[in-house]
Amino acid sequence: MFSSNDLLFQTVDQVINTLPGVWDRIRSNLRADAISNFGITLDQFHILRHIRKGCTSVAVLAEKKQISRPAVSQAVEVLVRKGLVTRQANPADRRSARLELTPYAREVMDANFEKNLLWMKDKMKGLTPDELDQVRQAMEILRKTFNP
Amino acid sequence: MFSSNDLLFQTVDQVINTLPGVWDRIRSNLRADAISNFGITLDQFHILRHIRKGCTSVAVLAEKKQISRPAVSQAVEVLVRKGLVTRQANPADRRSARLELTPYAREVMDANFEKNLLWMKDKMKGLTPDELDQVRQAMEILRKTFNP
DNA sequence: ATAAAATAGGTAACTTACTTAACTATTAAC
DNA sequence: GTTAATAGTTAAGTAAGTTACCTATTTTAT
Repeated sequence: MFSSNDLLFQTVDQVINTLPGVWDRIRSNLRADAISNFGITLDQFHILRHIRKGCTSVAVLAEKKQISRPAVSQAVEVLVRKGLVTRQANPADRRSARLELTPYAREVMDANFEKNLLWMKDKMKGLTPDELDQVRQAMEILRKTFNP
Repeated sequence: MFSSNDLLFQTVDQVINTLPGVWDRIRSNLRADAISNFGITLDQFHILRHIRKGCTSVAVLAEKKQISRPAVSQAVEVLVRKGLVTRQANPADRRSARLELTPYAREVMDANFEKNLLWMKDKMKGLTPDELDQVRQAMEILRKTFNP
C-alpha cells in the first residue's frame, strides 16, 4: 500500500506544479491573439468562444463560466456594441434572448481557432507518437477525474 | 506522415478541451480554501504561495505571475496590512525588499497545502498505478513543451 | 570621481470585470 | 387570477489589473 500511496502523492504534486504554468502559457497565447485580432480582452474572447460552441443564453453562459448573470449580461452588452454578437428574440419565450455571433465575429473566431491550433501543434510537433499518446490519454484521465 | 499529424491534431484538441475545465475545477477548490482559511482572494493566495516557495521580491513575483510590478506591489501591500507578509530590508541592496510570510501565514499555508493535497489525492485515489504513471509522465511532457 | 543609466519598488489615476440588490417583463403553478 | 419562479438588465460598489510617473538606490562609463 505504501508505494502506491507514494505514486499517488508524486502524481498529485506533479499536477499541482505543472498545470498552472502550462495553462498560463497557453492562455497568454490566446490573450495575445484575442487582442491582436479583435481588440478585445481575454474574458470577452472566452464569451465569444462559448457562444460559438452553442451557449446562446445569458443564464447558460453564467453557469459555464461560473460568474453571475449580471456579469455575463454586461460582458455581452460590450460585445453587442462592438458588433460581435447579436441578441435575437426567442418567439417561444420572450423573456430569453438568443445570442449569436455576427458573421464577422464567426469568421475571425474560426481563423483564430486555426491559429491557436497551429501554435500548439508547433509547440508539440517535436513530441514522439508515444509521448503524444501519453498526453492524450492523461487528458482523458484528468477529465474524468476532475470534470466528469 | 499523415497518421502522425492526425495524432498530433487529436492531442492538441484534447488538451484544449480538457485543461481549462480541469484547471478551473482545481482552482475553485483552492479558492474556497483560501477564502475559508484566510478570508483572502485566490490571487492573494497565489502571491502567498509564491512567497512560500521562495519568490521573495516584487520583481520576481511579477515575472512569475506575468503581471506588472505595481500590481504585485499593491497586492503585497494588502497582505502586509492583513498581517500575512512582512517586508524585510535587504542590507546588501537597499532598493529591494525581501518578502516573508509571517509565522501565522506560514502555519495556515502549510495546513492549506496539506488540505489541497488530500482533496486531490481523494479525487485521484481511484486511479490505477498505470493511470497515475501516465498522468505523471504527461505532466512532465507538457511542462517541458510549454514551460521549459 | 562623478555624471548618466539602470534597477527595485511604490503612488496615482484609470479600466475592466466581477459582486449583490433591486428592477422589468414574461411564464408557470396552484 | 393571484402568486411564485425565471430571464435578463440596471445600478452601485469592490478588487485587481493597467500605464505613467516618482523616489531611492546601485552600476556603468568616462
